[in-house]
Amino acid sequence: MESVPIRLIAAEMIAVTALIRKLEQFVRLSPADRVVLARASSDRVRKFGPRVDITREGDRPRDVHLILSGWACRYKQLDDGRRQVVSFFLPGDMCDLNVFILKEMDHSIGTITSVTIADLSRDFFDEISAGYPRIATALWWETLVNAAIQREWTMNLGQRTASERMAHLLCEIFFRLRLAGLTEGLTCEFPLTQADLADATGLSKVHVNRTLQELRAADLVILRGKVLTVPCLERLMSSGLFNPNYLHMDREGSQLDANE
Amino acid sequence: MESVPIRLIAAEMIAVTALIRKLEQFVRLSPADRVVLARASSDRVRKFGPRVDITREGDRPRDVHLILSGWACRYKQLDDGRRQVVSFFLPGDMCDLNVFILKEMDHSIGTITSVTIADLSRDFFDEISAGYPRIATALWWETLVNAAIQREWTMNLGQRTASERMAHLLCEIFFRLRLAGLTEGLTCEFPLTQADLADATGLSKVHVNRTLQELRAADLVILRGKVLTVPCLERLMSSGLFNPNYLHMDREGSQLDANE
DNA sequence: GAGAAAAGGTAACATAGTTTATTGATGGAG
DNA sequence: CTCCATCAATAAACTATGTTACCTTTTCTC
Repeated sequence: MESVPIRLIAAEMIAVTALIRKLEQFVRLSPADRVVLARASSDRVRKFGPRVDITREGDRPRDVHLILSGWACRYKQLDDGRRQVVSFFLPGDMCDLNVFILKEMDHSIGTITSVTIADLSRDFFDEISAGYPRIATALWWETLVNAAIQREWTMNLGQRTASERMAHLLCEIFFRLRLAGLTEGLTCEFPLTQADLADATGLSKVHVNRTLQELRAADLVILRGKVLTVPCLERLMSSGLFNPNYLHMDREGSQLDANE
Repeated sequence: MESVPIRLIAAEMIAVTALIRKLEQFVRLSPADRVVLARASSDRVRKFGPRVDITREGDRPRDVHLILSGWACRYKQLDDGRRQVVSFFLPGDMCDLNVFILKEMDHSIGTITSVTIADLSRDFFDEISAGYPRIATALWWETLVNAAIQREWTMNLGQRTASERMAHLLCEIFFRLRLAGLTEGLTCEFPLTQADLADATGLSKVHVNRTLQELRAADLVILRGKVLTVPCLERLMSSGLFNPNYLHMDREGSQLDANE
């Protein structure tokens, strides 16, 4: 087992862990695979404050961003100010693979909390597809899961009522955080404001507030400060008509395991 | 310029054309590229009647489906019957690349009209990534555009009013059909029922009807039988707050052109 | 630790969109 | 050609959610 490069400081170690942990949900990575991921994630690192844009609609996409720590979101905005958060980025998440083949971003990426990202270059992906098939597969899996999440959001906005929708979103975030190793029992950090939730669910701030009161009253969530507790995940899931199948958290057959 | 394999009958020729035409929006394909695509599309062809499922949620995904002719859609359904169409498949469209690495479908695919599809195998994609870099790039482009479309739908459902939403959807379909060479001037075939539109926009059938009346009254669309005419695309676009940037219909720099 | 700013909470009222029901048009199957 | 099913159109009553406005609590900053 090789050691990871020394320039990885403690916080980023944990961060890479989120990615690796998530990918290993799907394929078993070899020590060499992990080293390549750790190296790529420690190479070009940038830090951002909270509530700041990382990229704006119209920019030319240059690199793939990997979130090492903090929360961010993709959003789109209409001229009159209406804003929709179309996805959240949690630690270990990556924006679209290969975005750099497009000319222009069709959305913006903004931070919620302070965020550390690693920029992954075209070369990195060439290297991966040439010599690290397990990572390549895992990245495809990530891409497919992201597409599935986006479809589920379409479903969420189109068919679920306000409280179902909110419960569903909370479930999804909780599951994703857990996958990345960022929950403790029934609790996780939760830095989203009610305004963020409004932009993500397509509801007004007032109605988000009402809806959260409802969920609280039904003992489905405890949400105070920046901490979320889910007293009974099962109940929250059923109230949000949440079926985790779209997260595809099931490891493939053994043919994908590292065998060294 | 080689000739395409003889087993391609006329209708499928046109169908492959939709794919090639679309991909060439982004990269210039060589004659050899076109032959490979034509071969793959004529290999394992299946036909379906209208209003029939091609795959169901829970099935194991086996191949990538390419729509040769007809319209289909992806949809998800809740236990109580609420149904959301999360995307439409038009001729030349493909379902997710590499789906076969997942264990289970998280959504269903159903036909709207009669549909002809080609099943593309794992081997085909291996062949492409090994020897046809321009096709590989074009397929990545398709993947990214599909993701962008799904995000735009999220925006559509979350922020746009009923009539904006409807106008936006009609614009999108018109643009996509035009890209595939399936429009004639301001007109195209349009086999969707109002119930389909309801499932896609997250509105009730009644409200879809009202909304279409509104658009008709404002002379934004002429929709009769199974034919859509857009008297003035500009006006429909602005009424739907439609910005085609997310379709990324701009060809990359010349480094991606075929140079033979 | 005071003051300002951001976030959370609540109420009254307005409305976009739903539900249910009925009727009329269209089109495919025999 | 006609029957039956699907699709479109419209109306009336209802409701989930939005808007505006204001107040309280928490958090950040100096």
